[in-house]
Amino acid sequence: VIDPRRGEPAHRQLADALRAQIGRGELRPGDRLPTELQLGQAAGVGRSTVRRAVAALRAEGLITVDRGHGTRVRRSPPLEDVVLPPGSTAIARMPTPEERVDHDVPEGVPILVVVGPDGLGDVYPADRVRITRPS
Amino acid sequence: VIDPRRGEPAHRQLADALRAQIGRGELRPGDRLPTELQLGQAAGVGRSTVRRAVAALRAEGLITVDRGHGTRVRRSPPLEDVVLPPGSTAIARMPTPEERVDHDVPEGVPILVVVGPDGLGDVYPADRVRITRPS
DNA sequence: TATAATTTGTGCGTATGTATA
DNA sequence: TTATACATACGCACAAATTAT
Repeated sequence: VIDPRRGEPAHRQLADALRAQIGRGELRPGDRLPTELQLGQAAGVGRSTVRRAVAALRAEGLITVDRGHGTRVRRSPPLEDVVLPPGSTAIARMPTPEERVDHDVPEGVPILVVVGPDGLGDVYPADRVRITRPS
Repeated sequence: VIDPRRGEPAHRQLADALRAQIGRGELRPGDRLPTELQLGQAAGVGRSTVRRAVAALRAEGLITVDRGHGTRVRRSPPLEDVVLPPGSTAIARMPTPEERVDHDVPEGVPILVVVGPDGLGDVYPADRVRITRPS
């Protein structure tokens, strides 16, 4: 499954394989993924390598990870629309730990910061919100 | 410097300390950070712990990391403004490896995906672009 | 209620590869 | 060529949260 001399790192090859399974629907929303140990044994890699692959998919918003429970394919909820007011700007970045707890952002998920003309900013988790401009 | 029994994980305490140094101006844009080995020895933690802290700051856009060279405080370039067209939406997430190479996105940096009314999307690295709506 | 099993989170140490100077 | 510094990968141990017994 994983080819060590493929040029691509093992954790990316594993992430690609899992991403493809989700994309093809072999793993459907709500399905549980194998445990990190099982994934590692099946792919012939260590657990730290598995964890990097899992972290990538989590950051892309494809899966959710719950400590003590497991990993599941994210049920994609409809994103909430946040209108970008005239004269405002929006930037995206990873949150600080404080911002993560303040706005209930899952680990590895970016935030959207909407800054108004007055310089004040609102923070939104990027996995639940999209920025819109009405036509 | 790092208190193991503080509740907070060591890698987050280290990230907080570095973030504070940058925020206070003790580390200024363009300055090089100590090597991962030096940071670890100074803080009394292993290199894998240091790397997690460094990865967090990189994801927040505070530093740049160059393999074989070192780590520096990011010189904040003026963000390029991308106008959000009427009827368009913008979402943020982490890129897939393919998107990273296609759009030259540094490791750990989110992307902004602007989707027009026709459903076609443009991808921008979140560390170089901000979304704007003219007033 | 208490205990154990499961599963992810944190942290260490070590080795090796790769890009840069 | 050599040295430096980050990247990848492994294995191990223990902690913490959840679920099952």
